[in-house]
Amino acid sequence: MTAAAAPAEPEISARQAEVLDAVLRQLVTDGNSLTMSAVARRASCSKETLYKWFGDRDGLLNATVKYQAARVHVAAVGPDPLDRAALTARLESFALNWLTVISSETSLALNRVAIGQAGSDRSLGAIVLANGRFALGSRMKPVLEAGRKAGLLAFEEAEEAFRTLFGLVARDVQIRLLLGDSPDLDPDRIRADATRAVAQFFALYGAQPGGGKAAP
Amino acid sequence: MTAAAAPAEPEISARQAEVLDAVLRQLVTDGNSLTMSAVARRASCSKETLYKWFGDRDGLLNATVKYQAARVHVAAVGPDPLDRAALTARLESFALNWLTVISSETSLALNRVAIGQAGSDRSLGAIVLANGRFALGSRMKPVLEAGRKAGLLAFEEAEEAFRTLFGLVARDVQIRLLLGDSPDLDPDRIRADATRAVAQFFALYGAQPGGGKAAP
DNA sequence: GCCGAACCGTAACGTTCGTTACGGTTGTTT
DNA sequence: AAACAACCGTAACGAACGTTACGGTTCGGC
Repeated sequence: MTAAAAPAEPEISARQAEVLDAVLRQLVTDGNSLTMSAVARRASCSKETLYKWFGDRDGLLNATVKYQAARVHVAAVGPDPLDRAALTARLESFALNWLTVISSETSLALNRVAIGQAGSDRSLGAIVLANGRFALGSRMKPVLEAGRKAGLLAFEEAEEAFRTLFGLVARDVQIRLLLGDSPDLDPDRIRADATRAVAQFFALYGAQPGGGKAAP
Repeated sequence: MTAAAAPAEPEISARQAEVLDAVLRQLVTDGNSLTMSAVARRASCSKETLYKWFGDRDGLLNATVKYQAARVHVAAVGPDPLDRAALTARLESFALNWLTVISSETSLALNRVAIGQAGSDRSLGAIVLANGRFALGSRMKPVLEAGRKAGLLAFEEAEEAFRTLFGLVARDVQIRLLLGDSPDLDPDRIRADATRAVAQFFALYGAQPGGGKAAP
C-alpha cells in the first residue's frame, strides 16, 4: 500500500479502559468541570500516568470519545430478503436504539463537551459526528436501498430519505435534552415514538398504493 | 396581587445593548473562550462597569441570551380566515425562519455556550429553550389548530403535530451545525428544505382525501 | 468654574487547573 | 536477592482568568 500511515489507533489496555470509564462517569456526574485531578482521583491512578498514556487533556477526551464510540456498535445488517414486516422491524429497531442512545446520560455528556468546544480547532465534534450521525447513515442507507429494491420504498436519494427518517425519530428530543430539559422518556414512550416515526416514514416513502410522494 | 415580585426584567440602556452586542460578536468569533477582559476590550468599556451592570460573568451571559431572544421575535399570527394557500404560506414562512435562525452564527454560539454549561445548576439552557423551541411551539400551535378548525389538518394533539413538523424541518441540521459540521445551506437550499418539510407535513397531517393518517 | 457621579484603562489579588517533577511502592526479570 | 520498569500519591510551578481596587477623564448640574 502506498497510502500514508494508518490513523494510528492505539490499543487500549484493560487498565486504560478503566480510566476511560472513570472519565465517562466523571463527565456524567460533574458535567463540564472535568479536571485531570478529578479523573485521577476517580480512576485511582496518578496524573503522571494520565499524561504518559494520553498526552494531554485533549488526548484524554479524544480517547474517551473513541472508546465510547467503539462500545456502541449495533449489529450489522444481514442481506436477508426483505419483506414489509422485516423492513419495519429493522427501521423500528434503529429508531428505538437511536432514541435510547441520545437520551442516555453518557451520550448527552459527550455531546455536551464536544459541542461546548466546537468552533475551536479541536475536532471532537467531528469524531462524535462520524461515530454518531454519519455512522448511522451509512448503516441505514443499505437497508433503505434494499427496501427500495424490494419495492417497499420509493425515493430518489437514500441520503435524503434517511435525513427525513432521522428528523421523524429525533424531532425536538435531542436539542431539548442537550439544553437540560427532561421530557419524560420512559421506555414505553420511546417505543411508541419509534413505531410512530416508522409509520410516518412509511406514509411518506412507502411504495404501496395509497402512500403519497411528498416532494414535487 | 399577592404573588411574589416580578422576575425583575431590568431595562437595558443603549450603551448596555452595545456591550451585549460585543458579547455576541466575541462569542461568534472566539467561540467558547469568553473572558471578561476580551469583552471589555471589544466593547471599549472597563471591567468595573461590566461587573457593576451585570453582577458577574453569569449575569452577563444571561443578559446576553435574553437580549438576543428579545431581538428575534417574529410577527404574531393574525386571525385571518385560513385557506390552504394561506396555511401553507404560514408554515413555510415558519420553516424558513427557523432554518435561517438555527444556522446563524449567533444562534449557534449561544446554543453552544448554553449546552456547554447545561447539567450544572445554571439555567442558561432553560432560557434558550423558552425563547427558542417553546416560543416557537406556542406561536405555531394556534396556527395548527386554526388549520384543523378550517378542515385543512387532522390531528389530535397540536403539540405532537408541532413536534413532527419540527423534526421534518430541522432533521439533522441543528445537531450537525452544533457539532461543527457545515452542510451547504445557501438560501436556495433552505427554501427548498422549507417547502419540502411543509409538503411532507401536509402528507402526514393533511385532512383532504388522499392524505393518510400515520399513527395507529 | 466647581462638584460629584459615571466610566475608562490598568494593575493587583486569589483561585483554579493543566502540566511537570519527585519519592515511595509493587511486580517482574535475571 | 538485586535491578529495573511501571505506577501511585502528592507537591510544586506557571499560566489563565474571574473579581476587586485605584487613578485619571468626561460630563451633567449648581
